[in-house]
Amino acid sequence: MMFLKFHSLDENKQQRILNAAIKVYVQKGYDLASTNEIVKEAGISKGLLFHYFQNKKTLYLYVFDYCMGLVVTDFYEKVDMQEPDFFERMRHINLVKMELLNRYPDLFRFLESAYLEMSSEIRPEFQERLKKFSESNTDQLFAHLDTSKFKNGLDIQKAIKSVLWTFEGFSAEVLGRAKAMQLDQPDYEAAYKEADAYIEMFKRCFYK
Amino acid sequence: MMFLKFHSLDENKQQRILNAAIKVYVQKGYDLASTNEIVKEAGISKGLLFHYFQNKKTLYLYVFDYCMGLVVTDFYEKVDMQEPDFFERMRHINLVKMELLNRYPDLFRFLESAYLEMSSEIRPEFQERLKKFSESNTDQLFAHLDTSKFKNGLDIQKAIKSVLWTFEGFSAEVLGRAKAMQLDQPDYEAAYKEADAYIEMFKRCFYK
Amino acid sequence: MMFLKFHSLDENKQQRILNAAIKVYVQKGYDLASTNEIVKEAGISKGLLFHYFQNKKTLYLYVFDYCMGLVVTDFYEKVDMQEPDFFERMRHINLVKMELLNRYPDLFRFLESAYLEMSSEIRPEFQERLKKFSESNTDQLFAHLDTSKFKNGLDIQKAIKSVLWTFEGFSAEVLGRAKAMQLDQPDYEAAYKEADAYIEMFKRCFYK
Amino acid sequence: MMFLKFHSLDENKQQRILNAAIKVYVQKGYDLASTNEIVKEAGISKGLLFHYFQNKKTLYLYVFDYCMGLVVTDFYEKVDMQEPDFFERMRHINLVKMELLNRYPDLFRFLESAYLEMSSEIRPEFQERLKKFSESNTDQLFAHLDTSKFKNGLDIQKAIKSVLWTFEGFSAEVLGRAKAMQLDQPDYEAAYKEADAYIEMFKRCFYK
DNA sequence: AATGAATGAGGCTTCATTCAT
DNA sequence: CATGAATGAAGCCTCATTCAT
Repeated sequence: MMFLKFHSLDENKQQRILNAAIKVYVQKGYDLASTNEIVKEAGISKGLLFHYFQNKKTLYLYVFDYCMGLVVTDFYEKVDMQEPDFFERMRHINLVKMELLNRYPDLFRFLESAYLEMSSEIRPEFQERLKKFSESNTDQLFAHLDTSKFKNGLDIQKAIKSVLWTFEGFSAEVLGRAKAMQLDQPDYEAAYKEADAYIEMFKRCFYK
Repeated sequence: MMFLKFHSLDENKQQRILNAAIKVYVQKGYDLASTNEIVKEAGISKGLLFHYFQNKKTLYLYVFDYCMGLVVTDFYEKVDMQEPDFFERMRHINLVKMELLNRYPDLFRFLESAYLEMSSEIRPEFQERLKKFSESNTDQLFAHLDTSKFKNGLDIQKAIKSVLWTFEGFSAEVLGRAKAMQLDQPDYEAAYKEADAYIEMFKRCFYK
Repeated sequence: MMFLKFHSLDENKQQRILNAAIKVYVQKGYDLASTNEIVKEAGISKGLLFHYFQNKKTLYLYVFDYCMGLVVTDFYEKVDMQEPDFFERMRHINLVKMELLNRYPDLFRFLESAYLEMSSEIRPEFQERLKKFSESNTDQLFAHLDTSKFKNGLDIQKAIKSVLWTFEGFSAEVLGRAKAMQLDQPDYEAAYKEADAYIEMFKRCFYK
Repeated sequence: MMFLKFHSLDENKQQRILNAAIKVYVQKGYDLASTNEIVKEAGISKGLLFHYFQNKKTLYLYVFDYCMGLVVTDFYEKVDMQEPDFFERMRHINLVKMELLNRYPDLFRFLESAYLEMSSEIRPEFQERLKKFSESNTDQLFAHLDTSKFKNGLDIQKAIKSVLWTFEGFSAEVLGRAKAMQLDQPDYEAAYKEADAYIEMFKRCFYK
């Protein structure tokens, strides 16, 4: 479609451009990320960037799709969708997440920052992509569960949401603590253990 | 201190300026919010804005403090800090929140957007304010609870955090649904009832 | 004429305004001196300044005339115009200068800075004043000299000019040295002695 | 280093930009010289100026170095440093100066105005350059002189300084007279002759 | 007389984007 | 393909000056 030109480019240079864009977007956010800085970081000329990408927005969205693609592919490959027990699956998802965070720290950082991106220039087009993704996400990720173990009369949708939101909050807390301690990355090992404690708690409380 | 000039201004005009700033900041986020747009919206000259506020950052922080001040004052006035039962207190907090959301929809929207503000220009000074606030917030809001009703052996800190994160997530969901349905405001009545269902669930599961 | 309003003002306040203006003009130079800073320093309102002085330029020129007036009056009062010997008169002038520098350090600093003022807004009107003054200055200051002691055939105008320029250069050197050593004021005592050495040299060389 | 971009530019356009900057800086001084005026004069866009020069200050300093470079190179190439007689060397220096003034009238005007530049934004970085230059200047220019011809017991440092200050003053006088007569340039021929008369006077008085 | 709110032009600088080479 | 010179709108902010009170 639109990015044929870019894809037919020397793979090495493709990477340089993508990494440069990721780095700068993560550091500055969409608005303050200047194409100047990106091309300098990538070691290419100003003109070339706009030869491959119509404009700044297109580049951002492309980078987003690229990161999402990589991460999601890996993610779904690794998550065991056969596991019928919700908490076991949750535990597994946490594990895979940690692995991916370790493996693609930059991509994740970018996706994370993209998720918080406020720029009104990017938001509309962006929200769409996120919604489409997160729908399939939650639905697929937690389909075909064995709900029989939950306490009788419990609203299982609500219970699951609580757990998911708890882990969202917990992730933010972990990242926040790491930032507060000036660490480049959180201690994922420890985080995983703490996450497990939450799982055990929920299991004890939500299951019969 | 510094804002005497502004405070001694015609109350009507103060409001016009604050509302204009809130509106533009919410719409665009800090970086993209242009002072040009703010003054146009407020119907004042460029110079006047900087007569009252040293610079864009100062204005933002002032608006934040203003909103926070109003909301927080009202909030703590209304929350019953004597209630020893965690879930009753939570329920009460939810109620008060809904009332405030109804009363100050714009201020809340601003505070919410401020909470997500990534701009590196604003973050440092901002984080400080947030930390100071959120410390007193969570600490005071949930001090002197009767923890004896929780299941034995439960990590009460974790339990409370789960509940808080759940309501954070739930709030976001409610706002998101409203936005998706193009409503100007969520149906707070309904939301309050749904929140209550979450509380009942947690009560049943976390209490003895 | 124009400054009647100002002159009929409480003497104390007049001084406050003048001193404030002098201070700020010396610190910043004409262009960067902001009327804001001046009124703050003087403790008066913005409007009042422009009530008394049409505009910034008028104020500057008024301050200049004020300083020049004070200094010049004192200067001519003290210089002994009867002394017929050029070098004795020169020596005396140096002495009086030092006294005045000690007495009116701020006024002098202002006059000095005014002399170097480049601002194209001020220059034209200013140059005029300077020329008018320096003509009468040099002429009057060195009228009625006993020129018979100079070496025969010497161009006395040139000789005198050399001496004057030498002392101009020497003054600049003294000020420069003081600034380089971070002193607030030069050591006028020492400077006077060194100036005397120059006089002796010239006397020996230019006189018969 | 930093100005490669500018140097690799069409020589013609380089000149247009430099001349425009020189012209405006001379006319207005640093602070009042507006980049707007410079680009209009140079016939380029606002953006381009900042494409080549980080900011206004950098441009000024570049222009200064450019002028200084040109003038100084030419100057030292032409001054005969072998001449052991102080006054002969002085005479030669005057001659070379006049030639340069004729050849680079604008550059000189700029350097002269730069020397008086008071702007606190420019001064610090600037003083450094001047000191470095003037040290080598006076020292080198008057090294290896035959001092045996001076009158016995004369403080030769003082004598030389007098002569230098005299010529500083004389230069200012010449420029001032030209400006007063609305000439674009002084009559250098006449000035050179008058300078010679000063030299003869000093020679007669300071030498044995 | 005195205040200080209000103005708006103008200052420097950044930046996405285009285009001739 | 690739470059980087060139553009000009837009951003934040300052400042002398005016004017209603």
